[in-house]
Amino acid sequence: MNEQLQPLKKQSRSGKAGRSGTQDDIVYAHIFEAILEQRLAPGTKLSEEALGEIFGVSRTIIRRALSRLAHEGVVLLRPNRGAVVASPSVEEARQVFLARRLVEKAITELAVVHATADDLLQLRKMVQDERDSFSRGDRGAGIRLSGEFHLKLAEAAKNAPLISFQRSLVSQTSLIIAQYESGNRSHCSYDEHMQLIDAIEARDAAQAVHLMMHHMDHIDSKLNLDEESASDDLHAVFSHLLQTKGKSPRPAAKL
Amino acid sequence: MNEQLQPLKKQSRSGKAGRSGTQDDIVYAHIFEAILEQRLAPGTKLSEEALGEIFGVSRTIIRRALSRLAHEGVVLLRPNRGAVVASPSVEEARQVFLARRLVEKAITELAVVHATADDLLQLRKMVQDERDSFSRGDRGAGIRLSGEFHLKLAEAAKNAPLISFQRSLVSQTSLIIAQYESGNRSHCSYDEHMQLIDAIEARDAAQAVHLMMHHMDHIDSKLNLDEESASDDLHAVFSHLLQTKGKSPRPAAKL
DNA sequence: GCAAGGCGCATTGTACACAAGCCAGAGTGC
DNA sequence: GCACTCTGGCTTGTGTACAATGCGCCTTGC
Repeated sequence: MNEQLQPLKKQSRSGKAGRSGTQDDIVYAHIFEAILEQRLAPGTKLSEEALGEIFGVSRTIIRRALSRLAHEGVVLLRPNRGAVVASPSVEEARQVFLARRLVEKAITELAVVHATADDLLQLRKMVQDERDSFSRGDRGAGIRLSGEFHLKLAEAAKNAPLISFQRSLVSQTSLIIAQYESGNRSHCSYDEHMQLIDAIEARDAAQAVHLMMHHMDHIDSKLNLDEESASDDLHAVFSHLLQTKGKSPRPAAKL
Repeated sequence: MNEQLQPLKKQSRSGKAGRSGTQDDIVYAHIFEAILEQRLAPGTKLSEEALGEIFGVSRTIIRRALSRLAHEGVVLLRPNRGAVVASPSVEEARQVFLARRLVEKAITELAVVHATADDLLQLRKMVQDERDSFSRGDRGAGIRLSGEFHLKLAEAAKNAPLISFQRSLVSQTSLIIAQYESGNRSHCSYDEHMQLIDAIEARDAAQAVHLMMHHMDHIDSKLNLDEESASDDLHAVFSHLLQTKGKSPRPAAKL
């Protein structure tokens, strides 16, 4: 109960996923990271008071951070009933991926035109970081950095509305990956990211888009969206019991 | 100072642009509408306390509404310095329009596949309303309804992320139109909207997309994005003075 | 007369106290 | 024994007080 973070002033400046300095940015970043790293499972209730104690700030700050997370779709805000970590359904996941395809295609085309040398340099650096995370076996950081790569790519496209949309899509994608990714953890391969940068640097739009679409295919295929791992639709979960009554319930179904 | 609205409980349910019932929705809708109808000019300061008095609510509610408006890009939130009505630059306007083209294309293609009979019915009804507003000469309502048409179209496309992005884009577009539209006020012609619905109903994707792109061209061409009507770049504003010094300043330049 | 510095006011940022709304559990009636 | 109701506690929603920050005006020196 009494475990509380440090005074929390500018603790995460340039640390972890933190933005600049204000308190809600810090809270936002920490919660977001916890969700990505699955320390907060989908469906988990996010009590305002509890979070306030943990971070050593008042509910006002927490509330703003939650509102922001809700805007990006990684948290569900239910009026009068508090916030929970979003648990996107298969249908929602499909919609996010469809939207991402559209946006990534546009971003790639724009990046080929507008990316500066500095953009490309930063992109390469991010892929390095990503590779390092995976070799360290830090899955959460890997997912996050992979997302930040795509976000940085959007920035290279130099279109503010697309950047903000991409931010939301990447957040949701990360959550979906964390929730649905099947066993093999070799996702979002940094090789593909590197090739993509090469194509952009060569200003080869067709090739870049081709690579990006291929990349999206890979991400898609790594998820098992066909069979939901855990559903809140009781009928769906127990559908196998409805016909052959005799079957015994699964012994260790992790709900 | 003392002019205040009615108790404001559920006053705008089904009225004007109001959503369901909560207070911040009402405040949000009213401010948004005021911006669209240019009763609030770009750059106007939106004081929390003043708005609170006007709407008869505390700053808490106002703050949420402003935050939401800021998320949609029609209000600019400057830390420690309050909120102002956004005044998109020409460059920002171009970016919004570019993004909209991309999204409208995708939405149209999806709507051709997914629009239900009921969707089409509602769309037709909205075009009717739009036409009525214009014949009444209600410019603000016209812009708003025209935007709502495009938003409804996004809903017909059945993709949640795209809907939310479209909402933001439409809001910003409306603001841009209000700010930049040149004299002739025959914008966003409902004829084009009607034809678009026909093409969608006929499930003719190519034709629908063609019409939509044409529609976007029309909107673009009605704006004079080349010469900014009012700029905050002093060098740009007074560039004509920099060469021929003798010129006298304009007598009644409204800054 | 003009520029720089300091002070006071106004406005936003944060925390907290109170009100309102859900949810769970105990109790009761059928 | 089951279901329904009522109540108590807990969580969120809202208003408000206080702190901090930024801005404009005034003074003062040159």
